[in-house]
Amino acid sequence: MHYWLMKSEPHVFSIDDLIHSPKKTAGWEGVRNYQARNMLRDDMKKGDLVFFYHSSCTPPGIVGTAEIVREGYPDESAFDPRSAYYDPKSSPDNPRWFQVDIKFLQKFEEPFTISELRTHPQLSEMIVLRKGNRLSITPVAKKEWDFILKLVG
DNA sequence: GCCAACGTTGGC
DNA sequence: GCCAACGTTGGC
Repeated sequence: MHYWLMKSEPHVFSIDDLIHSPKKTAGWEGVRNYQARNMLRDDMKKGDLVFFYHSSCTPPGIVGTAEIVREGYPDESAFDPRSAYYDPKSSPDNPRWFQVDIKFLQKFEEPFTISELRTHPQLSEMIVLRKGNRLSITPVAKKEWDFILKLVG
């Protein structure tokens, strides 16, 4: 069992969008970064738990949790010329980009903001807090996961 | 809107 | 394979 943090800009796909998706489940499509792709394809397993993070908004922060319900499979948005995520170098025969499906678990009553995350020494190693971090998917340590959930109550 | 950080691209 | 230029991310 592993833990993850996944960033999304809420105007593109928010935790409320996830809640309103069929079966509260959605494909995490559109990742176009190799490091994140490798995690989607190789490391994220069914049953792994996810912090859903809103970025590029006010305030940025963790807004809830979700669960991996389908492991890595080709991201079909890369095959669609009409998609904003289209990548002609990816094909069904040789897919370059992958996605997982996540299912909504809970929404926090209040976002756990990045500024609050930074106030806790127990969370100072979180990758998402590192200066210059731009990865949209990052692993979370179990003790970080437990600590945050305990604070959320 | 700014800008630091970092990934990608492409000429050589 | 180097590296400058460029594009993107994302907090502030």
